[in-house]
Amino acid sequence: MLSKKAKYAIKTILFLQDHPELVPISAKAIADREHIPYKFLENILRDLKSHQLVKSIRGAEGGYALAKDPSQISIAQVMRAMDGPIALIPCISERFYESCAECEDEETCRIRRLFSEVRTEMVEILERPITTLAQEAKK
Amino acid sequence: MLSKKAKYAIKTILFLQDHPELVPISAKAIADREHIPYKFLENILRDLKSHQLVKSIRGAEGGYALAKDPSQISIAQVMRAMDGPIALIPCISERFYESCAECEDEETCRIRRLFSEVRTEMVEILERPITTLAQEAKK
DNA sequence: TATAATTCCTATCTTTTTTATAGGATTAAT
DNA sequence: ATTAATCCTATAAAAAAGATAGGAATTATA
Ligand code: FES
Ligand code: FES
Repeated sequence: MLSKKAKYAIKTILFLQDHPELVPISAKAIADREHIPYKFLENILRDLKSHQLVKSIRGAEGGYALAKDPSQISIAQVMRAMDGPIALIPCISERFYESCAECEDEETCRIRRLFSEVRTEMVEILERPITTLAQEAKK
Repeated sequence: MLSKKAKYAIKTILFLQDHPELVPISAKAIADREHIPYKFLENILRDLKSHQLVKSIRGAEGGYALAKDPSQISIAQVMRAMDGPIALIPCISERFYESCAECEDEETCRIRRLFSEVRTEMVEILERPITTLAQEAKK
């Protein structure tokens, strides 16, 4: 299951997408509107920033904005930044690969291919730009 | 990510599938061969049994065997028995539905449909009978 | 230039989940 | 009887998730 952190992060990204104003949005404003614990959100925003998903403006009247065009941002990117791999087992992850401690050999592993297929399908959907979500929701 | 418990459970199920002998297989034998902590495996087997995935024979020379034909068992069933929902968010789970505390309204939720689609694809693959895994592995 | 609003940083705490173990009661084959 | 096993309840240990605390640094603006 998605962590709360990831879900908060997604809501934050979508909130910023909805407010492409000239002025940046403060963490406080996001926390209030999306009901996210303020200090927790600060941590999330720092992670989002370090992953180049949001940018920040410091000081009074400062805040956050998307770091790139929404057409270049996907839910998968946010999930990876917060929770790590999309894949359900580490040995098939593209970006977070680790060998499976429990399995003797990847080549002969009985479940590896199955989970690889699962990952491929998940990524295909989750990599869609967030700009496609509005349409999705209206279907 | 898949929990160790679920992974151990899958290995157990596949091990039992490979040993359709007349005699049941003891937890000790499985633990030794699959390198699963014995007492942890006992718990797992109890869960697998309560979900009708394995059956047991008590007493000396007792042990475990699959509760049904392998063609009727899927990785999805094992995952659900161990870790709960396949879905990444609770509001789209068929068997473990819960409303999302963080979302105001399911109908207007921007990510619900996307994750629903993800779930559908995951389930389609993970529901395949374990008898198809051997072929998978040889591809 | 003082103030207020804000990001930034490090650290800690609390709760929940995961992983694993302990000890013994019960069952059944030999 | 003995032994090898399942079965059951409980607990412990470790890790992860979720949340909070306190304050330093930055910047607009009054
Ligand atoms: S699941 Fe990764 S090698 Fe088997
Ligand atoms: S994700 Fe479940 S209602 Fe929004």
